[in-house]
Amino acid sequence: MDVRVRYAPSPTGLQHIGGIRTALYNYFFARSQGGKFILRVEDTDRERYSDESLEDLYSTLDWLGIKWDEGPVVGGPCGPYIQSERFDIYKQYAQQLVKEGKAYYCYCSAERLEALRKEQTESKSEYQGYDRHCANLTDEERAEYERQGIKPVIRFRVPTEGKTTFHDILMGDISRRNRDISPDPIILKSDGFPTYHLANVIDDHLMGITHIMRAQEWIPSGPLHVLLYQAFGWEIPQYCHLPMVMGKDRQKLSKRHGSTAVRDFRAKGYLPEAIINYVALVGWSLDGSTEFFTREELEKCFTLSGIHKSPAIFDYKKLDWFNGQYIRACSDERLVSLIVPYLQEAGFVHDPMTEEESSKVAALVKPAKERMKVLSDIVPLSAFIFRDEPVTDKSVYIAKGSDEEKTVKALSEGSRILISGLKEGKAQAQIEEELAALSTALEIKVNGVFQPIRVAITNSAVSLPLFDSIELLGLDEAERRLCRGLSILEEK
RNA sequence: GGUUCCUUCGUCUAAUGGUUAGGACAGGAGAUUCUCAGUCUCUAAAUAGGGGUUCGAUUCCCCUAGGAACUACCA
Repeated sequence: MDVRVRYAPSPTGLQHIGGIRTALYNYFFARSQGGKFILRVEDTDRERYSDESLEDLYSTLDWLGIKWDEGPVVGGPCGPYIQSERFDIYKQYAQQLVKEGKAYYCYCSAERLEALRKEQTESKSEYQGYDRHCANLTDEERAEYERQGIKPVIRFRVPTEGKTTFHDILMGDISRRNRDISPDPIILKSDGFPTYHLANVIDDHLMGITHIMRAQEWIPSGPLHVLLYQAFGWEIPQYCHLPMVMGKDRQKLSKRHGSTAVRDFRAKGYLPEAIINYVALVGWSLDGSTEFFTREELEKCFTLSGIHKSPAIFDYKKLDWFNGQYIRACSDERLVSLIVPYLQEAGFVHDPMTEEESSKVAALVKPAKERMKVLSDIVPLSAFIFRDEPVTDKSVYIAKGSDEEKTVKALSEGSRILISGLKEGKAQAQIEEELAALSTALEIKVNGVFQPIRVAITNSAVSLPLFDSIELLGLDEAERRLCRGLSILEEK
């Protein structure tokens, strides 16, 4: 049987790490099995729905390079793939269950349910949930409610006896006594829209889904879904509940742990390949030692058996490390194209760049490459080239082990060696040697000479290497800044 | 509270009856270099606890403890 899996998010928020991990696992599993990956939009909650979320879904998957075989935009034989466009299907199936006595209309008000819930929690009653008030209404009672214009919901009759078991590929058999399943959950809301449980079961069946891979938070509703499949007389798909992604505090990963929206990671300058690589490894491993995977490799080697059972904490630091690795693996050309938007946003270069700017950026990439964890790091790293905010605090110029007097000498003499050396076209190594000799003469460390020079030129104690910086700045500008640095130091 | 699931270094994980319990990130130390990075080397760090089964348990079983998820006209 051909594998058919789906990612079925609800467009009620931005795509986050947890969601995208589920998408990735489904996608990789489908590809590795030569099956189909289907995207379905579960937009049955029209109160929380937003267009922005839907756009974010498409753009995020697109950015990650995840292509769906069937779904919105691309279509497919089981469409439509947006649940709000399948309104009538759900209604029809829900009514079928009512007709067969497997579901019933309920006219209870939100107020009554609220009061019921409150009473149950206050009395610490063991019994939680709906009291099946409308389970056995007579035709007369129903007619009366209808006359009052009350819009009913449809509730699914859950057996009170027996237990329901389903098999999970990872977890094994999971069973629950039927009396512990939420009593008679709503499957069709009063606005005519289905709830998740109904729509999900119907669509998974109609779309021929063979494996349901979703987060472990769905385990508790597994038995209910099985009951629904049985009520319809449908074959139950295979279940594979994925471990949750947690924050540092071991709670479900959420905004308070930092950025979780993929869009935010993208904006900060994380590369899609780093996100894919790291996220794939949160809850899955191939062999415990391979750590670099391209999307294409994962499409081949992903296995269900490599998925871990226990929840995993999302480690931002390790993501940073992966991102740094991928940045360093970028070609200079690609890195330039990735960096330019950040420079433009900072107002450092024009859009489009002038010729001078683009040659500067091309030169910038080399020394900056190994200093970046995220693309946005390029802004502080390159600010000295495009802006000039001199350091006026003298102590910044003075290296450890040196003092003000020696620093003044180092800067004035060092500048002379440097500038004349460069003008004469001396080799970098030669100039370095002369600067080192100066430091020996002054009885300070080599950095005692380099530091004031670098601070004067790059306006920072932490910067790109000196000779790269001068090249980026131009010799004239470098000379100007050196003079100014000296005058700052000599000021009383 | 009830139900269900989970438990190897701080973190992600490997090892499914026999290993000095391996790798990676983070941490520490060192080397390199003009700072910062990067790179390289070294280092510390774990089988939650208690019972079984077995010649032998990280691995199988039970109990305890801890954690998580769910318990909506949200998904």
